Amino acid sequence: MQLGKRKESILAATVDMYIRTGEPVGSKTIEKMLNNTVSSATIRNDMAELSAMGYLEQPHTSAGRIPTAAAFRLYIDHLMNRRNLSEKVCRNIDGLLKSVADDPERLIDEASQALAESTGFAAVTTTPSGQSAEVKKIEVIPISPRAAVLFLVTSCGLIRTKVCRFDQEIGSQALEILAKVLNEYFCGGLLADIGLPQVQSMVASLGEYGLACVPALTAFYQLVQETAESEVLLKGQLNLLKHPDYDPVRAGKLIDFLTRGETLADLLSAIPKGLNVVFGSECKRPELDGTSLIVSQYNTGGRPDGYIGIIGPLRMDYAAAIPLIEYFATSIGKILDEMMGINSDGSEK
Amino acid sequence: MQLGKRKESILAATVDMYIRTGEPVGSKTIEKMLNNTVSSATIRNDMAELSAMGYLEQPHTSAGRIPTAAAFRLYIDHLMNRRNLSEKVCRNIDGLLKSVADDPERLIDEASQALAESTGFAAVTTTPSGQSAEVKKIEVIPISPRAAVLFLVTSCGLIRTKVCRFDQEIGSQALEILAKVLNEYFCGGLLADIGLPQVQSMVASLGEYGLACVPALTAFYQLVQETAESEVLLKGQLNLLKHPDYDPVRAGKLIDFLTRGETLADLLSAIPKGLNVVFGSECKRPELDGTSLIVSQYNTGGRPDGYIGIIGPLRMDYAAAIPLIEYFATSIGKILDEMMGINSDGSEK
DNA sequence: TTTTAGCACTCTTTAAGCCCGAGTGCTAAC
DNA sequence: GTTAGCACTCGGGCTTAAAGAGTGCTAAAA
Repeated sequence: MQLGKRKESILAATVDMYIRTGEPVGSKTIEKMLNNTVSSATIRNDMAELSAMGYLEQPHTSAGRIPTAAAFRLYIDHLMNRRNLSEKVCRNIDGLLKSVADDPERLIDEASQALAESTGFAAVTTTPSGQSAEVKKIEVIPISPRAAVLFLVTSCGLIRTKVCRFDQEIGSQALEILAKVLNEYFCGGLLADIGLPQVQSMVASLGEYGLACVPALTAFYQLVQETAESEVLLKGQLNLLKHPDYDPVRAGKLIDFLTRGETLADLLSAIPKGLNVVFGSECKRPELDGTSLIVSQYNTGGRPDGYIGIIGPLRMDYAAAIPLIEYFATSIGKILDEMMGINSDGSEK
Repeated sequence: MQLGKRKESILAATVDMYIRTGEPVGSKTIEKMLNNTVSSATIRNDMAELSAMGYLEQPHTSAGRIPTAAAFRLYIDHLMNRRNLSEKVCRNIDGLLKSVADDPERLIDEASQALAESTGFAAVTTTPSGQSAEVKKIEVIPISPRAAVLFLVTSCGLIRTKVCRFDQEIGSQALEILAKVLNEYFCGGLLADIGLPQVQSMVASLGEYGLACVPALTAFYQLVQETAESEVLLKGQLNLLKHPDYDPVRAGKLIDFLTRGETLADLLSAIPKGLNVVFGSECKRPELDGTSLIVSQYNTGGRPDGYIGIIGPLRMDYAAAIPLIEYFATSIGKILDEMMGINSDGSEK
């Protein structure tokens, strides 16, 4: 569907202005934006056609026009001028991310926070999925006669611990054997490959200590599950409240919806690789109507892993936000890869 | 300052009703609440006097009356009827807390969440201060030729880890010695007693490994600091938005204020032991005007430790909330004590 | 055929005016 | 000291009027 040069500039100008002000845009405003190269009457005619084509709509007869979701889509895909990040911004981001480059979870956390702050919207991220990570090291550390801590490190640098209590006193010898056997069986293997049957089979391998170690094996299995689960992180929800596009009630409903992590996770999992803009109106969720999700996957080891993006009203500054998110996504990917490199062979870069 | 029986019941009824509806209360309403034992005219006279005494105020001439902060103070201290917790509620709380009784941080986290949910306000808590905790166990676990994880367990069951990177490859022997020496020096001692000088002096004690271990010692010191710091936790901020007493702008400002953890920590630190109700108007913070803080310290080992409480508008159901918070505080104290007991000698209860 | 100027028309927003009701304070009687 | 009665006050809600912004259409110009 071709629009013609002039209609395109009119549509682009309309979207630009609407993004800036949030109010219906009239023909006179556009006339000024195009430096009076065409008269408002011509623009009115074109706008009428754009309305008929489904790109613009009027809240009421005597108001200006508002871009539809279709207009935003076209704007994002073809019409807008991406504003590339300034040197300074890039350096700030690099500095921030480098400073937390030893803990994958903190990395994501800080990136999320920074994204929320710099865009003024809510940021959504997921931690690297443990699925593709390998078990790097398991330790069992006694902390009292009847309790021990299980300790797990993955190839991507994730460190997790879990307390495990025993029914009766357990000797340090049993725990040593347990650690040894667990490492022998699972080290170097994928986290995702550790299932209940594998763990259960350990009881036999532990010989005389098998029965006493059952609580530890249960805890180990739970720990693996917890570690493999990728977590959804939401930051800056409160920013949404400050936005004039959301009245408090809608913002509240939206935040409620986002806070239920599973639903958000579902939403993300349906998103293809690379950078995507998803409009709420395209999902079936009524709470998401009028909101938009700009999200990109970050890669680790050349494969798509987690997500990072922002959630806000349809009317966001896409031209600035999209390059920003892309930069975050590639930076995170790079840093995670470096971390994995360091962790696996100790060589820097 | 004596009020007399009747004025007291009138004031109590006014506060009760205002808490329930949030609207100015008129003399006829009070008449009904007192079962027509006195006429509305008499009540009007008394209310006029209560206004003169500073307990009630009128938004405008032709409206009912609203209790002042002084009235709330009197209500909380003398007038209200505490509503004790039902058996069922107690059991629910006990069940919830027991289920997370192996991790002090999760315990506080869950308690906070539950308190926020059941009151419908924001809950504020602080984790047990590591200050009074002892070092229970230190481990150093190599995870790559150039990196290791420091692992710290305290007497109150807190488990913390920190990654430490070395400039050059470090042998497992050096790490073993490091762990041994750290344990010898610090195990059983108070976390609060570990200062920079103590850690620095370790370089000498490590002999030939001293220099290589400097990054680990730095990380250890940081880890101790992080562990000793008691953290402020805020849950259910969004509940405040839903409350009709807060317009969105004020709620936003309040939440912003609360989210800056330090200021909240300052506020808490000025609170005496036991249960307290602090009115925002009593602090100098303009953001807190019209809000109230019900908070109690919980004890561990017989001494006041952290805080748990709720933040909401002046108009809260104190009669229900106060017993609830007290119950949470004593339960948390008990469970933390038990945890410390289990962790130190392995005996249950 | 396309663009532009002009104008009547539509529809929201804002302000002003008005009435209604809730609640008070006062007075006089009990 | 308590109560009934009544005039008075003041905010909330409703209606009406005016102002303003923007459109769509028509007819003329390019």
